Amino acid sequence: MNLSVAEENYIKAIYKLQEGEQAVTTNALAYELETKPASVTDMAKKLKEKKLISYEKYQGITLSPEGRKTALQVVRRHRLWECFLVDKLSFSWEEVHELAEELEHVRSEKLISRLSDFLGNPVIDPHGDPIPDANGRMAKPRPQTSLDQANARRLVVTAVSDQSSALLAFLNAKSIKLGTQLEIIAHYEFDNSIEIKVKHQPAITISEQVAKNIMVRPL
Amino acid sequence: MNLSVAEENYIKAIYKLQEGEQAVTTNALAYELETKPASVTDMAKKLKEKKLISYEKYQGITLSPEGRKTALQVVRRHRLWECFLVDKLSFSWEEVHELAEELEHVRSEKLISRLSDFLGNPVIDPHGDPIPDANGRMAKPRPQTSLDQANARRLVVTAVSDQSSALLAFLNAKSIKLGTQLEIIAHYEFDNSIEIKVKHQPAITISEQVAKNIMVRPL
DNA sequence: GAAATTATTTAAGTTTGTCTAAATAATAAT
DNA sequence: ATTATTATTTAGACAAACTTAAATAATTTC
Repeated sequence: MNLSVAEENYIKAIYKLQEGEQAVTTNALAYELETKPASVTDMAKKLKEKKLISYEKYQGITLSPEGRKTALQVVRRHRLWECFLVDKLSFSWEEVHELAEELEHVRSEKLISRLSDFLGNPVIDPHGDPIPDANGRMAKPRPQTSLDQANARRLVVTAVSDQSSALLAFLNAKSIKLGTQLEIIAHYEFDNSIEIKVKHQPAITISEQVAKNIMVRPL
Repeated sequence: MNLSVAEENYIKAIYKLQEGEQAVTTNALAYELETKPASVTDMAKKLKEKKLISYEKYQGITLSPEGRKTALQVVRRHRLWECFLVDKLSFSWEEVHELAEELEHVRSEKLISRLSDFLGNPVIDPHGDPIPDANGRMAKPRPQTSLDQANARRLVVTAVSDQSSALLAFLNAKSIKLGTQLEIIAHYEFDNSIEIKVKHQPAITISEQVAKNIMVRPL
C-alpha cells in the first residue's frame, strides 16, 4: 500500500498513543499531531477506508493488524536513522529526533535493510527504545518508570520521553544522558520535586515536570 | 527561504536545463518534470514572486542568483547522498538516483555538512559529476562529450547522462562503468551506430541512442 | 435525570500542486 | 504575408490535508 507522509504520521502517532490496546481518542491524536480534531476525523475515514485502522464514529481509533505492521516499519526507519545520526555523524541524542522524523519517510526496503547492516543491526536506538526488525518484531521495552514514580534508590536513565529540545538541553547541561546512573537523595512532598545525585557531580533538585519525563529502571 | 519539495524540484530542473545561460522553455521543463506545461506556468509565477527565477510571459525562465544558490544546495545534497549510498551502503551507481531524489529534500545544513565530513568531503559523485561545496562552489565539469560525438580514439567514461535504469542495466551487463576505458573501432554511417571495445572484452556495437547518453573524455 | 460541559463530527472554505480544455501568442511553412 | 503549427497561458476544476464555525453526541455534574 502506498501511503502519503501525512498518513504515515497518523499511523505512527496512533501506534505511539495506543500503548496497550485502548482506543485512541480524536482529541489526543489531534494534540499529538499538532492539528485540529476535525482534521483527525477526516483522516480517520480515509485510513479506515484503507483498512489500516478500525474506527467507528465517537468510538476512537485502533490500529488494524495491517496498520500495526505499517507503524512498526515507520518506527524501524525512524530509529535506525537516529542510530545513524548519532553513531556515524556524531550528532548528540537530543538533536536527532526532528531529522529522523524526515528521513523516516524515505520508503525503501533495500535502503533500510542496508542501513541496518551498515550500523551492525542495532536493537536499541540512542534514546534506549527498541528497534523493530524487518518483520516488525522487537524486544519488549524494558520495565521502566518515570523518575517521579521510581521506588528504588539507585537508577539508570533509560529514555527521555519528552522530545522537546528545552528539556534535552537542560539534561545535557547537568550531564544526564542515556545510561547515566543516579541516586535519589530526597523527595520533597510540598511540590513533588526530587533531589538526585549523579556520581562525581553535586546533587541537584529536579521539578516534578522534569522528573515525569525522565524514564529510569532500577539498577 | 522555505521551499516545498515541489519548488525545490523545479529549481533543480531549471538549473539542470539551463546549462550555459539560455532561458529554459516551459515545455522543456514540463517534460523534464513529467508534468504539464500549464502547471509549469503556474509554478513559474510563484517562483518569480519568491525572486528565485526571472520569468516573463512567453520568454522562458532563468534562475536568479538566489535561485542558483538554492539549486546548488539541492544538487549538493543529492550528490552527497549518492556518495553515501554507494560508498557506505554498497549500492551500485545505477540504483542510487531515485533514492537520492528523496533524501535530497531533507533540509539541514548541519546534517549535510556532517555527512560530507563523514564521507571525506568528496568532490565528485558516483556518476562523475562534481559536488558543490557548502558555498556552492564546485569544480567545473571536465570537458566531456557524448560518445557519439567523440573525436578521439581512446576514451574514458566520465558520466552517464540518462538516468533511466534500463540504460544503466544495459551498461552494467557490458561491464561499462564510470572510469571504464574504451576504444572506438568503427563508426557506421548508415545508422550512426558505433563499434567499441573494452579491454579484455569482445567488441560490441552500440546504437546512436545509447552513445548519446554515455559521456566520455579523451584519454 | 436534566443541565452543563466536553468531545466529536459535519459543513464549508483554503492552500498547494496538479489537471484538461480553450484561448492566445510565437514561430514555421508555403 | 497569410496560413498552419507549435508553444504558452488562462480559466476552471480536482485531490489532499488542512482550517473555522456550527451542529450533534457523550460525559459529568449537581
